[in-house]
Amino acid sequence: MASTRQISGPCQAWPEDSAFIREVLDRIGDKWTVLTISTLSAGSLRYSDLQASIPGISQRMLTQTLKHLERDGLITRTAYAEVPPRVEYELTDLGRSLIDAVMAMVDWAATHHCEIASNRAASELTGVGRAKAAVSASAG
Amino acid sequence: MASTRQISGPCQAWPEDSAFIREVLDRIGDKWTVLTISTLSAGSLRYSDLQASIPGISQRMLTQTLKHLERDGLITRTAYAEVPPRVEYELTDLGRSLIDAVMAMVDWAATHHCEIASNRAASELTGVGRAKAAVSASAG
DNA sequence: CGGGATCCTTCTTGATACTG
DNA sequence: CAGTATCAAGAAGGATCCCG
Repeated sequence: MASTRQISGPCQAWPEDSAFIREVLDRIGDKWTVLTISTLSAGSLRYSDLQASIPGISQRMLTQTLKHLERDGLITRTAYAEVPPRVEYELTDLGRSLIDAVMAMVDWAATHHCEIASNRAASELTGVGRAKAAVSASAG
Repeated sequence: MASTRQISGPCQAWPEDSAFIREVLDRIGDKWTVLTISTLSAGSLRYSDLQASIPGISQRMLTQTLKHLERDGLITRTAYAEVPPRVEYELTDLGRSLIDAVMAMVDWAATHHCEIASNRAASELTGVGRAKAAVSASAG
């Protein structure tokens, strides 16, 4: 089962390989998509459960993220027309397949975030990659 | 030498697991970081080579991305004080280790971008994940 | 050639208020 | 409970000018 879609169309080749990298990055690179997916990896959740599980997200962003994910077929939305309205969100097979790739990234972050942190701290001292920090405050 | 750094500090546990996910996403989630890294995966390149290899990037963004990557220790910058100024950028071991994780994502994108595209197209017809109004023309 | 500084426009995001 | 609609602030990105 799962992705029984047969790739029979002309959709396998890309003119520019950088094109679909940007494509996927635009999808999962926004602030809340990855967190939403990883939160839903445990199982289906309701709107309010998601909002509680992702501290700091606003209902606007949650709704938007959910819609985008649903539109792309990464999650399903099930609304129960009960007296207390209830809507449940769940990952599709496609969505679950993304977890794998995301976890590789998460794993990398878990392994190397210390190095990055210390590298950045060292750069502050040597002034290596300093963009324009400590310059002033009248930039904008 | 490489990454002979021994993880001996207290930097392995995180208060919130969502914290460092956002951390790494903020790092590689911006528009050009991943493309820059993947471009540099072939070997060291000069500033102008990078700009040519990443169509659409401005010198502002290239410089900024390069600085951030250097600051985090993912790339190295080598300036040659020659008559025609030349600067070469190269991935560090840390940077190369990221390629692996990135490739998992790229691989996922390559495998499923067709599904996503058709799912999105189908949603347009049924009006599933429609954000706001029939924008139709400016959806992407 | 490489890049710093600045201006300006667009996109993103969060807060708020209202609806079903 | 589960959204929708609108507004304002801020960040991101691009274009341009200038310098070493």
